[in-house]
Amino acid sequence: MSNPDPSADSSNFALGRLRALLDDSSFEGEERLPPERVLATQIGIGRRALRRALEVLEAEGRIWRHQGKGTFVGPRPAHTPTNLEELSKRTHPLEVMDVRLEIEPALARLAAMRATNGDIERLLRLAEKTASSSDADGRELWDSALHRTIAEAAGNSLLLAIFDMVDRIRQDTAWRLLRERARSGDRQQIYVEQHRRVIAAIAQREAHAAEHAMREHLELVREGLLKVMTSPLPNRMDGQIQETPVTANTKKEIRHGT
Amino acid sequence: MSNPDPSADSSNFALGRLRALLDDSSFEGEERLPPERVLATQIGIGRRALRRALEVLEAEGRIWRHQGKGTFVGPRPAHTPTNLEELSKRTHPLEVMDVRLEIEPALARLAAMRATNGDIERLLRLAEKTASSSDADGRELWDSALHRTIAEAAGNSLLLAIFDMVDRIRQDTAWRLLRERARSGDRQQIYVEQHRRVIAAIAQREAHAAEHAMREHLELVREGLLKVMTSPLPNRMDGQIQETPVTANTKKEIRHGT
DNA sequence: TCATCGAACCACTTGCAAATTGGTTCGGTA
DNA sequence: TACCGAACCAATTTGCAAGTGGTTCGATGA
Repeated sequence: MSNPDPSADSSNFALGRLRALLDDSSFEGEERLPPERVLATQIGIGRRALRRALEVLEAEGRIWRHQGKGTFVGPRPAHTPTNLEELSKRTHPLEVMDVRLEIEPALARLAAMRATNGDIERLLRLAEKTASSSDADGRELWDSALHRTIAEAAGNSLLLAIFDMVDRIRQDTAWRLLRERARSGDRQQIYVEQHRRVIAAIAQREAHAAEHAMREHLELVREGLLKVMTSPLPNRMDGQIQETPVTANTKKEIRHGT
Repeated sequence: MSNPDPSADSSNFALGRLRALLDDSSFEGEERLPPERVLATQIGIGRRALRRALEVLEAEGRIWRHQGKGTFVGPRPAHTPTNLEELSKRTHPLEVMDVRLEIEPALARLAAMRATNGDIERLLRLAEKTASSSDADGRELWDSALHRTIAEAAGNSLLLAIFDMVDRIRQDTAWRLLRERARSGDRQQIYVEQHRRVIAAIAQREAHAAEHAMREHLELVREGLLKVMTSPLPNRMDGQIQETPVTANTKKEIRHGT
């Protein structure tokens, strides 16, 4: 499995040396390898040669490295990104929409069941504001506030936290252009009407209708996003988005159970 | 609303001084007030007197303070807890179950549609392990791994991140006792059978069946949790949990457009 | 000509100490 | 009794140094 071409090793004996080290019990329990500079002098080769060998081992999945941290034996840990920047970098806009399609209809249903009268008043006021707002930025703000208020009205703090997390990713700068184009033109009127329907259903405590209306709304938003993304203009963005996830993944593969 | 007893202000003129400062345009755009020590000397009073005045203003909601950060004008920001500790502290176990009931059936459905053959193999292996495990800790581990593998198989990194977030809160130490009691006894066999059904549906690409089976499973888990929580023993936990959730919601208010 | 090396620099991460800030206690003073 | 000043505590932020992998460059030598 590991070495179909032994000549590769013989030409570069650092690799063989390292394989021996890894197989050796000396690094059995050790997770972390010495720094490259140290390891290089220990083996008696240059750092560059050592790094070439390490690249092979990393590609094989026997070690993993991270700038600033070190080199470690074993498969790369699962690494669920916990900070938002990383998450938004490696999350595709469509993924976000899929998640919204799972979460927000449920939020609307819960809101219909548990919203307070104060919540409903706020929703009604927000709906007016959203409709009357003229510029794109204004719409964006009011729209965001509206969806968040529904999330609050659902009365589950954990779901609210999840909504906020998704929303912060959605608002990430990388997709601002996309969103702008997605909500351009006559769609805006439809969105307003759909919002109205969702809020009316919540106000009348019709849980199922609220869920359905919200899903319908988000499906339209998703469709608009899809249309914009496949259109010719924003190629630059396409590249930007589909490039970034690769950087860390040239070697990649999720390394969970394997 | 603010000042039913004017003598309070006259006896402590720092309060009036501060009110003037806040109403003054000098702090119109300013969020942050000077440090207490500076502000005290500026006004010409002692720090303790200043702090009493600040306490009043904070109670009125005109300012908010945070140790190590400073004193700020305006209502305390919404504060969606972003770190896990805080979230688990103020999240009720039933809230977590409600969220799982929203998320995981969707994950199961997506997994049925998008799981790779490798995913399915892993699931089948995990199901065996879960069934064969005898002690409670072992079951807990395998169960967790099983649910996470399903989440991975769904193929949406953002949903996976959300699942991980919820799962970490679920695993928080505070509820370990509860969970242990909840999965005691004969329920365990039913859980195993339900897991088997979910996995079978995923393996046969029956999205709807997978979603339904997962929901059924989680509803039973929820019921078990409910039964345990209403039983007499863990009263101490009840108090601890039901205190917290109020704090964040007393003022709420979104800070987007306004 | 090519591979290798050593050195220097860049980018990221960690850890720690200092500074800043609100929170609290204490004794002195009018 | 009320206030003040000082000192200390605790939480947070900031800045810096060290250590690490990632990269580039010129020198060396086969």
